[in-house]
Amino acid sequence: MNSIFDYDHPFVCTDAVLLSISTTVPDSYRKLPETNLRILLYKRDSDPHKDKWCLPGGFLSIDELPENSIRRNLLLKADVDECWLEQLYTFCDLNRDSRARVISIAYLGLMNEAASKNYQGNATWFDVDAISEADIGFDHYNIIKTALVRLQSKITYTNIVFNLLPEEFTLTQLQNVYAAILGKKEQASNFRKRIISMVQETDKHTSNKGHRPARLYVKKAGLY
Amino acid sequence: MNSIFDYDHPFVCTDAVLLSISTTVPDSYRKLPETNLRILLYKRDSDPHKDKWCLPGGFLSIDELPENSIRRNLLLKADVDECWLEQLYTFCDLNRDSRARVISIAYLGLMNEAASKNYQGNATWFDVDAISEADIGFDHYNIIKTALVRLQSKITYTNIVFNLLPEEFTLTQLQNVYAAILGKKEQASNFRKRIISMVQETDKHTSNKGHRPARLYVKKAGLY
DNA sequence: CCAAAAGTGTTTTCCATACACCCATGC
DNA sequence: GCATGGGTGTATGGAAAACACTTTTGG
Repeated sequence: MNSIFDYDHPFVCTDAVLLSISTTVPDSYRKLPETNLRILLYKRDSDPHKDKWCLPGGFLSIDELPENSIRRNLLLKADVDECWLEQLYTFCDLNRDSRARVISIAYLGLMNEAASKNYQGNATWFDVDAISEADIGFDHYNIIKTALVRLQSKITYTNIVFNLLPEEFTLTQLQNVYAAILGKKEQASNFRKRIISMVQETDKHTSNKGHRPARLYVKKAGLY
Repeated sequence: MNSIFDYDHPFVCTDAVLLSISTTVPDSYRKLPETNLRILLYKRDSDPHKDKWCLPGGFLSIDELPENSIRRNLLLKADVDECWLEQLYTFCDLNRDSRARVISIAYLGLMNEAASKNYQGNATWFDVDAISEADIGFDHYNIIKTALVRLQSKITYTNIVFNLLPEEFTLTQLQNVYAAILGKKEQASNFRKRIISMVQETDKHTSNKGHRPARLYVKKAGLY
């Protein structure tokens, strides 16, 4: 007897939109580094979409959880061994992949810049403002846009920003991360009042910065 | 040469958490009907989980979009031919289905009570407050809970409530739908002030209700 | 001194909530 | 009359936004 299990069925892959913060060396000893949002992309070395930049990911094994698949691929392809992950959306268009019907369970990932190794392979970090649709393979440009919109909305009602920051950070650093994601900067005094309940102050301060030292904070324990 | 396409890979199915409003006949000519949230469930007629209530859905064909798969199954199993659908989450636990590795792309669906036919098959509407985990097959109870939480948060910042209402409705009807979903009722005067920008008044009113007629409104055009 | 960032305080505007009240209908 | 829902207005408290200002550092 024929069962549904005898028929051809779609392949399943996972893809990660892994984001972190990049800080560029300032042109004056007084200035703080510029804060930008960047994404990890992987250059394909075979067809289809050879030499295009794509999201790290791969096919989902029959006995593997998608999150584990993502972590396995991030470690393999970009030497990333720790990040925060959350399911983003499942992309299912019929012609996503010319080889076969492949649906992709996409994840949004966030990590701290410092944890990002200088991996000498096909994986590179790009400023999200710098990438253009033409250079991106498959429907991954669309996935990236979906992830950025999701991130913009999620940082307004959750704690996930802290996944982009080191353990200890200044309020200006924190505000710059918000600004990099949302594309606009609120007044510092208002930002502080709003955010202060989400952080815990320490006794430490920055130094040697050419301006007044800033107090370091850590994230306050609580729900996401 | 062996390719990834030669290996066994997970099966993919779709499941719909289709919700609508039920109104029960009041015990007094003065009262309005009670407003409850209900869900469409389907009684399985074969193993596994024979005789358990499950979400309508089915396996995703190789050339089919998940949303079309949902609509096809809703029509087939419950004679539902129109509803609003949005992807909810993709459930991937390893032992969701004893027959094989099956991942499920779950959708949240909303429809107007009036469009719900009285289908005489294995599909029935249940009040969401009345269902218990023991009667639900697979991991569908978990999917339902996820859907209800999502709905609660989405009605606070989108327009999706209107998918649960007829074209024309009173503000009290609208408020009762919010109350049924959120589990608590705000003061009517405050609700009106908050909601008024989302609706467009008509010249029509209710009548024969044992109390003052209520103005009918329609949803205002705009973004979801 | 001064550029840059760190940090504080005050005012204004807006919105959610609470409260108090009147109106219209069918029986 | 009266039970029920329809509908309006005002007061209050707190958060967000706008604005103005002082402090601290390294060169």
